[in-house]
Amino acid sequence: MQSRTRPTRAGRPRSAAADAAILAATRTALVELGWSRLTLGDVAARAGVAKTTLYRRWAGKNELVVDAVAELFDELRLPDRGSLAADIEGVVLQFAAILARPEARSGLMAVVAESTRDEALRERIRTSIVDRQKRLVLEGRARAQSRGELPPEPAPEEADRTADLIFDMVAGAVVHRTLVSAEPADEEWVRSFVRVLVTGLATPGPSGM
Amino acid sequence: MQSRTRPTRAGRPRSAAADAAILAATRTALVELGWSRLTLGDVAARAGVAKTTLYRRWAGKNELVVDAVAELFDELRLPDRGSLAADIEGVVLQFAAILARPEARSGLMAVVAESTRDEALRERIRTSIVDRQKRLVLEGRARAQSRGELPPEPAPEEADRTADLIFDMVAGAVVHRTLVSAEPADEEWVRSFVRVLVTGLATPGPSGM
Amino acid sequence: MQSRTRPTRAGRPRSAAADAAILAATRTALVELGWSRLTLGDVAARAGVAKTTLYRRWAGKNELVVDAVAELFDELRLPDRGSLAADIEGVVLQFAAILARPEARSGLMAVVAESTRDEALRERIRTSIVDRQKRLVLEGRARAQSRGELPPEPAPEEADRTADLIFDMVAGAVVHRTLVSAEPADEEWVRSFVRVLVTGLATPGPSGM
Amino acid sequence: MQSRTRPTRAGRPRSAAADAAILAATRTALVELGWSRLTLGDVAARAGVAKTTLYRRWAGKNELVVDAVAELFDELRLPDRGSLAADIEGVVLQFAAILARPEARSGLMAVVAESTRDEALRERIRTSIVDRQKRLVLEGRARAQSRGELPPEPAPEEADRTADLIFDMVAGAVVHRTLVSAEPADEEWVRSFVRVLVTGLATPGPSGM
DNA sequence: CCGTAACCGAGACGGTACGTCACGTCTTGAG
DNA sequence: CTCAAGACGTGACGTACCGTCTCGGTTACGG
Repeated sequence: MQSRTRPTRAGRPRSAAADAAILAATRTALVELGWSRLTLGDVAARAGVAKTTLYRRWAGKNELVVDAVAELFDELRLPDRGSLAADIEGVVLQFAAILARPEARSGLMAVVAESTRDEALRERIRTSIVDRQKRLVLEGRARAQSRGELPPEPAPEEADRTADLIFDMVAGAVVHRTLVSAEPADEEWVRSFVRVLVTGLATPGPSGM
Repeated sequence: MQSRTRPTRAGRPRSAAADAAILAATRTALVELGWSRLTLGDVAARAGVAKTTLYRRWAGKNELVVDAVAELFDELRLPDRGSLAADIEGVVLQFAAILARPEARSGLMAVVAESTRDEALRERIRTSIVDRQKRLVLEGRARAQSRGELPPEPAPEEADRTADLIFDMVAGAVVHRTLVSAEPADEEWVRSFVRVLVTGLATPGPSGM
Repeated sequence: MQSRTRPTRAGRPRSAAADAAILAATRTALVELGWSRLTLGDVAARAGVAKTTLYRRWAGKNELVVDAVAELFDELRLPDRGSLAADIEGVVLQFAAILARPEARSGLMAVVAESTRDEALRERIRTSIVDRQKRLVLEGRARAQSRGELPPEPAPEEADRTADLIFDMVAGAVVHRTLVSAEPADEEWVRSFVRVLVTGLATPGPSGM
Repeated sequence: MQSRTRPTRAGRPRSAAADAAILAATRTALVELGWSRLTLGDVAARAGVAKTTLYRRWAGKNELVVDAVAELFDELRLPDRGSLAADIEGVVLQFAAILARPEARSGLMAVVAESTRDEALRERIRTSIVDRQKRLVLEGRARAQSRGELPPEPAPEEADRTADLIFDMVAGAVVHRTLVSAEPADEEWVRSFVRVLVTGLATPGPSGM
């Protein structure tokens, strides 16, 4: 007996190896060519696959690159370094390291740019990248609360809003520093950033404003 | 007497009106088509200009769109609302309003994406957009210092680093909220953002973490 | 006892119904789409058959269409109308009627065109179509000789050459009129044609040259 | 002042050399590949021309091949050999020689096949090939009449119909012999054919039926 | 009456060519 | 020397069929 959702569809099944080969080829091509010079024909050739096979699985360049890039962010982990500030520093450094890789730099902003005119793509980015990494904020907050560094949540919905805010502040700052200002998010910068994030602009510190 | 760089070159002079028409047509086309569907042939047609005229002035789509988008951010002003937090809120709301316009959304991220592989483009973005708006951070800090909300700078180079950090944090958060998370940066969100920015995560507040 | 070439092969025998369905579907598709838009995938779908089934039986589009078209010409009969001229008129009108059907028009010239570069296909056309219809010339000549309208053959090989010549003249004229000049081979035309064929150009007649 | 029909159209004019190169490349490709394997991309490459240039001038393969093949038939001439039969023999041998060339064999039947479903193509064939060669029939008839071999025309419209008939009979027989029966239209065959055409089936002769 | 070999449908596969689009350059005639 | 117009070579697009293959499953002989 077969599952209702996959009732042993007739015909030759899709090659599982092809998917992996295509996504890997996409990342390699992003490194070598960047977004705008990347062509699906070239990706197919690199993956040893026909162009039609690629189009059977993805609607176009945008969708393919979202999937290829999303995998890069799944390796992010929240280390336990003993304090909220140190934990954030740890994860931000990992994030910065990923954004230093050319396949992420080229691909990420491009699909975000495309998503401004494509609701389905926006949703795909949200599902595959954004929402998936929000776990890091939730984890970090829970850990800080258990340490007594942060108060418990006043209300569930408020907690969600705040988590989203923190995510936008952390991810936004790193992305902007790395891709728009085009300066490295190195250890020194990360330390300064986390100090401001945790204690605020108005709090005097070693390098406070 | 003529400048050495433009010694009254012989032949018909370039039309001054053409430049303005082309940039305006570029923004209109960005609104209607977005970055990826915008073509230089179409821009030329909208501007009532030949393609050759356009290529005589800009090297390509990237450069043209940087110029067309950069003008949008020149209207940003830092209002004097009586406190650091209120001043930031004011300018962030203006920034969010610009990022809500389709010509900015489509164009900005796209040229940033392209700039990851093009040093000259990166420099052009920095010059035309990033550095030009950092004035807002410097202005706001000076005003807050004169009010006594912030301490004076310890050292000039440190001051520069901090200004850059604040710029990345503010611009990054708004851009990420607007374009990546794809949620509106409305008054409520801006208020929450500025509270965290000014007082820090760890400081309890009406909706602190 | 079984033939050596088909020794009751083991396994499931081929479906006899499939062949008929495929040939019928081919003719239907020729009517609707013409030669160049006809695809084997479409024929298979119309016949309710898998593409592999079709390829098991025919090497390709050319062979399939030759078989589908050849059947159309098997309905030709030589009527006995009392004179050589009248007999020819009768069979030519039948031939013209077949060439007026779209499945014949589209298919016949196309396979002839293909056959100019494919010896096997040329042979298949000769066997399935050309040689099979030459019987009409032989029958007509024999009947005319028995009536005394034509002299008996001087020599067998000469007789063959002449039969071939007549076949090319009759079939060629009707095909050219119908498909190249693209004018109907109606009764009036057929009457004029047969008069010239039987009596020659130089013989004066009601509408002689 | 410019002609009304070609008022010195603005912009770069079309290359006259390209047309000739494309038609020549088409014939070469027909010889090497035949109709079905001929691709417009290949023709463009052979002609040293971009595919788009080709599509700017012809709607597709059919139109291109009609033009390429039509030129082949323009070299036909009606020799004056002293009698109607000899004149016809002369021109038929030339026609047979052209149909022996692979570029004519492959191309001619294919476009006729396509024309069965395309009125515009049918018209193009008629204009470029059929009507253009009917001149040979008119010329031959006039010459035979001036020699007294044929009577003068009874009526103009009747004369047209007869000329069409003769054209279909001559061209049809040669085409059918050459391409369908796939036998050479050599001198012996041509002599037999012209005898039957001029004197008719029923007239006894050295190899009459 | 059971195994097995060839059949069947479905559909994914690597290819090839399609006809279109935009690119950035070049070639006109006019100003 | 610039301008509008538009043809040019180039290269990628996304689609359509090709003919092959791989599945799970069926059918009828022959042991």
